[in-house]
Amino acid sequence: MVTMREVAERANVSIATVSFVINGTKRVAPQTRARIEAAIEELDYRRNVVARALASSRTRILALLHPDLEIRPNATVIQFVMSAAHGARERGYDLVLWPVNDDEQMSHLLAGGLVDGALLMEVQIRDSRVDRLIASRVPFALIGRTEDDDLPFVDIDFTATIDEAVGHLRSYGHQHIALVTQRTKAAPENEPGRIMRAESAYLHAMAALGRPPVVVTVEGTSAGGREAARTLHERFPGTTAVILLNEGASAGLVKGTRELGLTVPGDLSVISASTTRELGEMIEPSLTVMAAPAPELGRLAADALIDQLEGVQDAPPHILIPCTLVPGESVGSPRLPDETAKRATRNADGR
Amino acid sequence: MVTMREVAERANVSIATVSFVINGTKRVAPQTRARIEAAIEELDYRRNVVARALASSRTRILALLHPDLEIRPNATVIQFVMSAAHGARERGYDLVLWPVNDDEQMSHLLAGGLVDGALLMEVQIRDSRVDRLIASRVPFALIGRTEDDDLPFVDIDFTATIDEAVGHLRSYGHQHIALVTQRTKAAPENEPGRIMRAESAYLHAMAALGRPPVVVTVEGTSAGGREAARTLHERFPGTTAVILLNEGASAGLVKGTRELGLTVPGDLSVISASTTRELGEMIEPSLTVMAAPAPELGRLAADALIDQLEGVQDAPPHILIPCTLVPGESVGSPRLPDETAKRATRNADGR
DNA sequence: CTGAAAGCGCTTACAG
DNA sequence: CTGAAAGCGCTTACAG
Repeated sequence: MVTMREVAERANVSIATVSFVINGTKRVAPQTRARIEAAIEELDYRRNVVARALASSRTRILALLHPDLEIRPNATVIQFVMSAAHGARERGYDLVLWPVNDDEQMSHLLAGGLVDGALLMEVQIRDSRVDRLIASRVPFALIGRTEDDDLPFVDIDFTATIDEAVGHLRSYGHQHIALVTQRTKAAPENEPGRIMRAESAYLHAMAALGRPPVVVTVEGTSAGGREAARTLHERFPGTTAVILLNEGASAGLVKGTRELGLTVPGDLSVISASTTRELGEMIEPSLTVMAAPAPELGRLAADALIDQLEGVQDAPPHILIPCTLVPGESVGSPRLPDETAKRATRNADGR
Repeated sequence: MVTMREVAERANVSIATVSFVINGTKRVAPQTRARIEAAIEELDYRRNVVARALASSRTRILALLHPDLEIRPNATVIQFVMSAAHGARERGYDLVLWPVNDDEQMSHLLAGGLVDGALLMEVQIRDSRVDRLIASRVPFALIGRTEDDDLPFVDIDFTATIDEAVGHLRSYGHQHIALVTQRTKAAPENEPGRIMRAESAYLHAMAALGRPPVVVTVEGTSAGGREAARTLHERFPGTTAVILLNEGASAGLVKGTRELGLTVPGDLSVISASTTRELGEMIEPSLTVMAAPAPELGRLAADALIDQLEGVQDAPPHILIPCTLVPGESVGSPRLPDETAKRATRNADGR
């Protein structure tokens, strides 16, 4: 391995001068600089990242902390991870993936001095990991928000997203709109913030509409989606449209609805919020989705953290971006009441 | 930040002895050890990972090198990434995600001394990144294989997987089985090895069956899947079953087939090989899949690399695991020829 | 504009 | 069983 000392010897300068050239930290005479650059070139020298980190007490490594994704990876999350990694690299940082589930383990990792900053995913309304992060004094940015809106975060604007979804359905004439959310194993106050925020936006919208809200909570799986379809059909038969905040249950909801002998969007219009365009295309009929701004948010999260590390920033960043409506074939006008009745009669006739 | 020196002072020993206790590298008298452990506890000391790395010239960081996944993440890949990260952590290593596309950039990263070893994904039959890796002298393991089977690798056993898929279809009576693969922008010799290997296994199987092979190559998207459906219908109308080696096109193939007025599995049986169970459940009808052993392989890849780093191993690991058949509803018996004819007549009648 | 030297916080032969 | 000391390869005041 070529060291800075060897470069210095070949260029007849001190290692300090070599360091100044490499980092651009000090003015160096043109001829000297040229000699050094030549030596670097000839020896194919690369600076040792670890030594630099120790000497400068900055590692240029960022940690991406996330709960265990091994079981049910979802497309939105991976888009986020990848774009954050890209964003970091472009600014000269590397992103380490740290799957941590318990706080204890997290504190150990942060205390090791390996990372300059951390990005936290799947933030809960009350999140003990955030307390650990603050205690560790490692700079961080959240993907999502806790109760405390003052911490640096980037997040999906769920209020605007749900409002747009409701507006889209209303423009087709829907009044009876249900919300399907995702069940988590966490206590209510430890739920991901997105569920709470989306639900409250939905409740507001229904209040404005003067209709009773219908919220169904199921697992984020195909089976969960089917369960939601049955629940809606049996317990809330007047429902004409559904907004999903449950990526994993989207396909199951459509399948389940059709298994009940109903059609999408004939009997039930469906919008899946905070997911990917690709998911919409995979399903039959193509799902109308609100595409999550995961690629943008990943980059912005990396930028927000790095700005903080480099002191480029004044106030803690609070970035909100809504999802984008991508129309598919799963939204249509609701049946008129008499039409529904006629259809029911036909069904009763055995056809 | 608490340093080892402070621990040593508090315990009245040298920093060397503290180091021995922390790393278990040398025998230390019980009382001395107890004093040191107490001091560590009281001061809440954590060893500085960067200093350790510089002194020991080992960073315990592993790089996961992958091409740009930002655009089209797929479920199998993310399962792999996550399980590799977990496997590494359990053995005291951290996995860094490095999205690199050009070789030049990769060489720079490897030369920095930040990583002890590398895992390379999406390996091509001839892969210049592998040459770079060898030149950099950084230990590595491949996910996939090049032409050269002697390098350390873990991979899906595509031969066994395709054989099992063909066998499954034959047990239903299928003889006219097509293969749908994925188009890449790479030159043929730079294609991912999986395509070549799956294709050759398929060709062997068809030769054994005494049937002409039909291979259709499309993009790994919904649109690609539709294109495959049309191509099969127009150019190879005798086809009764398809094996997909194209995760992203699976849903589109089924949708496209139904748009042509055909049914799955009535007119066409479908198996999607090397994907996830979840994908199968999302589609209607549920797809019969060959589930990729991504979680196992991720762990095994991490283990193989770490064994190498720690000298635990004799020969370079060559690990092959086949996919697992997960029956869905997309495979059935082919229509008998006369049945097909009758149906065609019915269709011609306008019904 | 350039250099000598201290220091980052550890590990690891080497001595005793 | 324990310690003094060199060294890992850089960065960074401090002098000149």
